[in-house]
Amino acid sequence: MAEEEKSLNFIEHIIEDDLKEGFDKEKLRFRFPPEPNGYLHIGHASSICLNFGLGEKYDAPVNLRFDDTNPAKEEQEYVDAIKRDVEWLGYKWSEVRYASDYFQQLFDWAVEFIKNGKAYVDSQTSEEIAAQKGTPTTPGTDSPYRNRSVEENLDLFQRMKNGEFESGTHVLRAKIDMSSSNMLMRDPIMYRILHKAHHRTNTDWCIYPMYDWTHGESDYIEQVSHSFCTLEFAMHRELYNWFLEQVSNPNQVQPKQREFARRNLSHTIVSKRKLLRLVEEGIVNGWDDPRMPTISGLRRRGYTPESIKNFVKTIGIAKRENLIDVSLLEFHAREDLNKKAPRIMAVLDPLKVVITNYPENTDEYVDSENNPEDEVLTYRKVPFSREIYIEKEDFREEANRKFFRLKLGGEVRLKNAYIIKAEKAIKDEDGNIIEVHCTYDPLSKSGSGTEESKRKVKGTLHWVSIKDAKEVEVREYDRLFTEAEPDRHEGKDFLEFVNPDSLRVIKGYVEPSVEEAKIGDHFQFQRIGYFNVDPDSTNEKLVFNKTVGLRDSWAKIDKS
RNA sequence: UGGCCUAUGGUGUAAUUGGCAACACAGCUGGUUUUGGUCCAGUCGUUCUAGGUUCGAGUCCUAGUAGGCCAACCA
Repeated sequence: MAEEEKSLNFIEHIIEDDLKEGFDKEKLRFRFPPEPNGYLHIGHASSICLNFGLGEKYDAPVNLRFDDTNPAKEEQEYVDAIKRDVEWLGYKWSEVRYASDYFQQLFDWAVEFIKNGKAYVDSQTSEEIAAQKGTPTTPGTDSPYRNRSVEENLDLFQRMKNGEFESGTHVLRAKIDMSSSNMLMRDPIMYRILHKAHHRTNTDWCIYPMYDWTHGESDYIEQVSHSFCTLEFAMHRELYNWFLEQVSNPNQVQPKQREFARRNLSHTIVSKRKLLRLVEEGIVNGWDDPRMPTISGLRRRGYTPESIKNFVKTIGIAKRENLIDVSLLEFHAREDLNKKAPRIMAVLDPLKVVITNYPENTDEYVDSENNPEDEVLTYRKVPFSREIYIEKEDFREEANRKFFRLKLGGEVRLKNAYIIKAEKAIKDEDGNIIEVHCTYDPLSKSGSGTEESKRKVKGTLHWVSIKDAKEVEVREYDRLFTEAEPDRHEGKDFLEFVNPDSLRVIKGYVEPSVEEAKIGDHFQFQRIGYFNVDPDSTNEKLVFNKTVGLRDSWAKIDKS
């Protein structure tokens, strides 16, 4: 297999440079570090593909590490969902780790900090500490507790751990520099008291380490060589390195943090906090609602792992601001599904057609290709009959030459079946067309080899035999937000831009072969789009999600 | 009145590290087609600005400009 990819992203350049400078390839090690406080979304897919992709490229281990230092927000449900999503994308982690695995080690190191005068217990309120922190343009001031004795600090810290104090009464702070231009270096908090059960350590601890104190040390413990995170952590790097210097042994790998820009997708949001609001406020039906940009939502919508991975590969990784149009994601869904999804016929907005010269009671089946993209074509039998449904929009009483579909006096081919001619439109008392009478050419049957079957007619329509069709529920989705960047309108809440018409539930009529469909199966409804079977389906009624429509160049012509 | 980061077609990302600006998507023109799908061909650029170094600058230097991030006992 010849791989042509030669251009590297800036992260790969960093690794290549390190290798060139003598870093041992065998020591390359990565990690994907989600906080289990929500479901993974399309933005995380970039990080997952980056880290696990690097693991595959360099044959290096990649840990799945849960950053579980805040029991107030984290839950086992999220741990399970995250594992499921990473596996579904097709990646294998070396080990599952938890930051909470390191609580004891972190505590022991913190005690060393105190003994070395690198940390102290501050007994002020969070407001007081915030006030002393200064601002980005003015330096902070020292806490009155900054110079407590080692003995007092040790005693206090131990009693914090023992649960002798109320939440919020004391914190352990690193003693660094209150006048640093980097606010994070102004004596950052290492521990806070939180009397809250943790999803893994239960009530073993009532002090919990903060992110900055935990993350880099976890990387170090796991001997992660390259630790990638998003741009907003760039300022944390100085602190990451400072903490590392205090504990690290020079013979060990010194993890290197580097930052990349988060990917922003148009017409949606990629923020767990905001996604949680959509779920909690009932705007969507859960984290896996097919309108959600979560991995589980996309899966339910009908996206394949390959389509997501190809999308991520295409958008790449860099450091600049970006807004990726959601249509690119849709392109990758079509690209993958075009190869994989079997074609079937379904009518979603039915108009009855009666073929007046077709015999009343016959059982005729026509051969239909399952997928014209397959190298070896396979076929199935589809029942044809005197009364069929076509799409309402495929018939007009009158139309110009650009309209390739059925019009009075005009001919079209019924896909895989016969050429028909529209003779008469039947209307109700309000003038709505409720039925079209046609005649067919019995010699024009597809594949029969006759002269008539080879005739070229401009339009080809999909159809279903009314007596054989299966009624199904079809859920059509539109973008969840009406604005490209719903969370970037100053002074406005992103929920103001929720698209009220993002879900449309309709009835559809599908050829009988769908009876064998299983949950998750993908199909192309010919001339319409890609659909998959939703888990809400029952034995009585199948439910389909519209993943994405086919490209529709007619829609553009018709509009002009 | 600070610090850190970024700037390449409509969008996203490249450019063998100083050597003809490329790829994908979108758009537009055509062609093929029993899916107005797929596929194929063509088309679409003052590399943020101004100076400078150089035979040669997207790449290096200087000065601007624009945008993002930084003051949670969140991650």
